[in-house]
Amino acid sequence: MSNDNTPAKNAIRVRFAPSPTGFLHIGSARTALFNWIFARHYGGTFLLRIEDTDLTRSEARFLDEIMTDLKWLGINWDEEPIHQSKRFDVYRASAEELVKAGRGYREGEAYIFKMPGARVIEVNDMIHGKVSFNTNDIKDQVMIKSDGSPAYNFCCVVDDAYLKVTHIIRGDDHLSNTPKQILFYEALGLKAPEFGHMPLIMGADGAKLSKRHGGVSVEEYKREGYLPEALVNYLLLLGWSPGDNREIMSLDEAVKIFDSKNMNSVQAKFDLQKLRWMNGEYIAKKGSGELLPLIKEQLKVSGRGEGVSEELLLKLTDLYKIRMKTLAEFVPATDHFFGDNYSIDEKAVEKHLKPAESKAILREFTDRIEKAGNFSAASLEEMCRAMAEEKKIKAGQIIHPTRVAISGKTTGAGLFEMMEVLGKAKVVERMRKAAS
RNA sequence: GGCGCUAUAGUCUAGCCCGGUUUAGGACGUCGCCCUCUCACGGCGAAGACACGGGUUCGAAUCCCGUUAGCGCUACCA
Repeated sequence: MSNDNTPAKNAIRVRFAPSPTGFLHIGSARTALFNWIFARHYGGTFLLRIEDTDLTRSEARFLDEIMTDLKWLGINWDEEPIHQSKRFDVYRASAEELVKAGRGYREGEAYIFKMPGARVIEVNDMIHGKVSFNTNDIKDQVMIKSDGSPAYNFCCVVDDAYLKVTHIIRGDDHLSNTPKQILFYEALGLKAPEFGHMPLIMGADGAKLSKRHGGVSVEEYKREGYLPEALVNYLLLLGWSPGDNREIMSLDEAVKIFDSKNMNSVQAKFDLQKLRWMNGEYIAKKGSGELLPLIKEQLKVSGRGEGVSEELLLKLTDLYKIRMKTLAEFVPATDHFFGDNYSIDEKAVEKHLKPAESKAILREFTDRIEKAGNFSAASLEEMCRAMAEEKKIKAGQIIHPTRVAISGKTTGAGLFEMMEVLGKAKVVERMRKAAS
C-alpha cells in the first residue's frame, strides 16, 4: 500500500495549486489539507500556486474566497503564492528549448512534445506503490497551445521544478498524468518529485460529488453552520486513518501522528450524516461564549435577534448547543424566543391544545404561576409537580400543552428553562391565548 | 474501446505488507431498551461485511490469477 520514499526532515516542499475558476471544492480542500499536514508533520514548507492559465474563467473573487476558506480551515502557507498567468514566457522558453533539442515540434503556433518510442514508465507512488505505464498508450503532448497559454501538464512540471517541490500529493485523477509529467522532467533534465495519489471523494450514490449530496464547496458548509474543526476532522478520516480507533481529533493531533503509510487507496463516499454527527459533537463541546459570535451571525442572516441581550443569547446557546447538528438549526429551533412571529406545529396544537381538558389544565396552571413570586425554572417545576399531585394527573398532562402554548413546538429545551428565559409576562400571555 | 486505479456491513474504516492469535474490531446511520416533560445528550444492547470464481497452502479477509463492478485518464480543461 505504500513504499519507502519517506522524506528527509526539513527538506520537504509541497504545494497546493488551486485554479481560481470557482469556489474551493471539498475535494480540493482535502488535497490541500493532506499536503499541509504532510508538510507540517515533517517540518517542511507548504506552498500555494495559483493555476490561472485560463484567463477568461479565472476571477479574483474566486481566489479571494479560496484563500479565505483555506485560512478558515486552518491551512496557512509559507511563501507568497506564484501565479501561472505571469509566467507564460517561462513556459514558452522551456518549450522552445525542447523543440530545439529535437524533443518536440511546432504545429502552427503550438508547441508539441513528441512521445519517445515504446518505453515503460514506472511510478513509485506513496499511496499506490508501483504503477507502470507504457508510452505507447500516450499520444504527443501539447506544451504550449495555439493561443500562447501553456497546457496543464507542462506548466505544472515547469513550476513544480521552479518551486523545488519534493512531494506531490494530489487526486487520483492525476495518476494518468504522472507518466506524461515524468517525461517532461526527464526531457528538461530535472529530477522528478515523489508522487502520492489519493482516491477521489464521491457522492453518496457513487457518482461525482455534486450539489445534491449536500454541497461541493467549503463555503456552502461554512454557511450551513459547520465548524471548520468538524469539516477538517471529517475530511481527514476520508482516506486516512490513524490506525487505531480514534476519530475525533484536532489538526494538531493529526499533524503529530500523520503517516502517509496510513493513507487509503480506496475511493470514499461523502457521508453527510457522519459529518453532521461530528459537527454536533464539536458544537456541543464548545463553550457557549465561543459559540456566541457564530450564533449571532446565524441570527443576523435570518433577520432575527436584533436588540436581544447578550445574556439571553448566551443562555439560549447553552440550552440549545447540545441539540444542534449545525449552527443553522439554531434559528428555527429558537424562533419563539424572538418575538411572536414563530412557526407553529399545527398537529401539536391539535393534539395538545384543542381538547377542553387541556385548556382547563392550562388555565389552572396559568393561574398558579401568575400568582407565584418566583419564576425560576426550579420553582416552576415545583408548582407543576404539586399541581399534578393535587389533581391526580401526570405532570406530562400539564407540561405538553404548556410547551406547545409557549413555543408552538413539541421539541426543544426543558420546559421550565424555556419558561424562565421567556419571562412571566410572555408566558402568561401565550398560555391564556392558547387556553381561550 | 485502450490504459490505469480500486474492491471488508447502507457509509467511513481496523485487520491485509510479515497467511493461523478473528466467534472479522471501531464509528456514523438503523432498530430495541434505560434515563426522561418533549427533542437531543448519555448509557446498554441488536441486526448488518471479507464482490464472485479459481489457485497456492495443513490453513486465506490476508498471497497469485481471472471475472464482475465502480472510478479516473484517454482535450490546444485544470
